[in-house]
Amino acid sequence: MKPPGESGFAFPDWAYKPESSPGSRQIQLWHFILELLRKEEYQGVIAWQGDYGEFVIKDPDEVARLWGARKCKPQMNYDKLSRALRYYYNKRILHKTKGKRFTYKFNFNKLVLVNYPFIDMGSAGSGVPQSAPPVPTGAGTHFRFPPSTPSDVLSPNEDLRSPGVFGTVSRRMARGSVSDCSDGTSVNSEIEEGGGGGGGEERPSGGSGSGGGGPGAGGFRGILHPRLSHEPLFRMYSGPGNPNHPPRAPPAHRVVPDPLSPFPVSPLPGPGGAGLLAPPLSPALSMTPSSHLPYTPSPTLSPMLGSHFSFNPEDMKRYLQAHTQSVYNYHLSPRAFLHYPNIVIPQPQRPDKGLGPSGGERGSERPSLNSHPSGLPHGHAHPHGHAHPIHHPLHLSEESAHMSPFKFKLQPPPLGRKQRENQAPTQTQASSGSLSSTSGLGSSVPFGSDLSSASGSSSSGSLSNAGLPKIKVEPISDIESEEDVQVTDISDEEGEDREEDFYPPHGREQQPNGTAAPPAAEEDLDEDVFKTPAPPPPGLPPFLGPENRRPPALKSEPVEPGEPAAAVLTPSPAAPPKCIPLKLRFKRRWSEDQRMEASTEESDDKKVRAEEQDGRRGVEENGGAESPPLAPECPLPPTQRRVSAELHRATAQLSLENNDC
DNA sequence: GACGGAAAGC
DNA sequence: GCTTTCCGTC
Repeated sequence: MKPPGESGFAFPDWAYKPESSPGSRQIQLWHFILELLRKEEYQGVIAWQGDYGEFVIKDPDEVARLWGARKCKPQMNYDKLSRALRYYYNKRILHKTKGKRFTYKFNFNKLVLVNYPFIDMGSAGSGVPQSAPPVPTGAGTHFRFPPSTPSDVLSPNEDLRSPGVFGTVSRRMARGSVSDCSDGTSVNSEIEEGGGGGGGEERPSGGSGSGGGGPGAGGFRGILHPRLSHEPLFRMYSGPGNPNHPPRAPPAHRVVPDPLSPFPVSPLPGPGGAGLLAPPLSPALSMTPSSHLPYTPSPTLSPMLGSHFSFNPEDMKRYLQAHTQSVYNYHLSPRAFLHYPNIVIPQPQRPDKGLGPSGGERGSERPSLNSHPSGLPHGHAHPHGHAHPIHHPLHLSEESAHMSPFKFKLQPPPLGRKQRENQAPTQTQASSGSLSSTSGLGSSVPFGSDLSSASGSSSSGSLSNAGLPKIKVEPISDIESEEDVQVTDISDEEGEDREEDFYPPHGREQQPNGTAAPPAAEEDLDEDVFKTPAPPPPGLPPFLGPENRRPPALKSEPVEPGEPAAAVLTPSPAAPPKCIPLKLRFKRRWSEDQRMEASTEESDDKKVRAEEQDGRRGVEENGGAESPPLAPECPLPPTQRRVSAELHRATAQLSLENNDC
């Protein structure tokens, strides 16, 4: 038995809420496992060990017995229990730690991190068992499981941010709502007896001060306790008494109060302080995230993935930087950068040496990135219930000049009509910046504030001013969709190597043959890529308006000729003042395209340039409202494809323009 | 021990 | 839908 405060599992009680288990009114095994894991009295039976989320069943028979008791299955044994656990593999709730007997690993990346990005991993890294899941902090955060698994643990109506929920659940737990056997041997009884049930629940927490929490205090294991600081909270975890989980760093080292940070404390890794922040934060990932990754994979929403991360502003910067640097986030294969050497990748300022794999892999420029120091305003709920730090409006006005566009998806310019280069000047209206015009229209801007800065950033401006190849920059898929992916793929994807789950889909888009294919042209043909940008809301820098972040309605569809696009496309302020009959416009465009087609002998390099130019012009023309949906699946001859794309774009554009008439 | 198919129970 | 039970395989 561990000393008080040594164990503990900072999961919200609703995580164990049996009635929330989808398809089952009884507690699910993984819930039960979590229960055991968070009860220090069962440390001898099952305990966190190893990587994050990894636990070892020290006494399989006992665990099976407990489980059997809970489920009133006296015949339960480890073999059966393990079978049940194995079913979690496909659900990605659990992984098996190969080579370690009775050792499994929770996929908290799926369960928690992805959906709960505001976790002070620094705290976790110091005092918490390495294997223990990260502890969400901050009232404004939400902590939930993906739908496919514990998903329904919390109904959509139950706001995790609401303490009341936890309190309610906690009380339920305390009442022993978990279905139980009546023989008194119920594990539930055992657990609750030691847990919140009889009121003795918090006894182990010792210094956590949870005793004053009342019925609801246990909801978040003290997290929600207003008077509970991080320090004691994390001391709940392993202490000196837990040989398995030595603190990663002395508290004095890790605790760095940052007035600008929503988090009371943050770990500030010294230069090269891998020891402090290095712990692979994804429980589902191996502890050596970077060793085999040439690039920092886009961790969807998890800033922790394979990197040193905390919500310390500095760390956040690095995280964002990683995003920025990630070719995957640009939906570009690494080779794309060879094709677009002039791509300016905004980079956050970093002390000196790169952190993590995402660091210096690419030789792109690194304009300074000055993300908001606070970086993570908590309490700011995403319109859809997500509390995304960088979406905080606070940043909008504050960081205008040096912000960097995070989570941009760089797209190659639309296949273009080079002949329009000459026309561009005449048709192009003054635009505050190509980037802003494009990305400002962007739909979802996960890191909105940063994007806003990006629009006005010198890098973007220089880009357009210098006449460098214009890269269409779009925010990558919105958070929601990413979460959806997280949710949906949880049971669908292959289970061989779970770690690949954390590689963004784009990671698989690399050209297998090593060809330096025009990245986005082939890769980003899905509709996601072509989102109809919305004009920046008045008074707001582009990217900033929440409405710009995720306008599903703005997602542009291929527009049929003559089809009004008003519903899809937002009239651009830059739209030609003069209304030309749609028919005529089409005719003109067609002629242009025909001429263009005639000159297909150009080198790819030249083509790209022309298209970029064209793309810029087009963006300016319609306010970046439309991009030609490039033929995705069926490859056409270059010429044909280009023409087709052009037609598409012209169609959309003309439709849009005509709409104004 | 671990895995996973199959069938059945709840 | 999730788990239990059984079982063959590695």
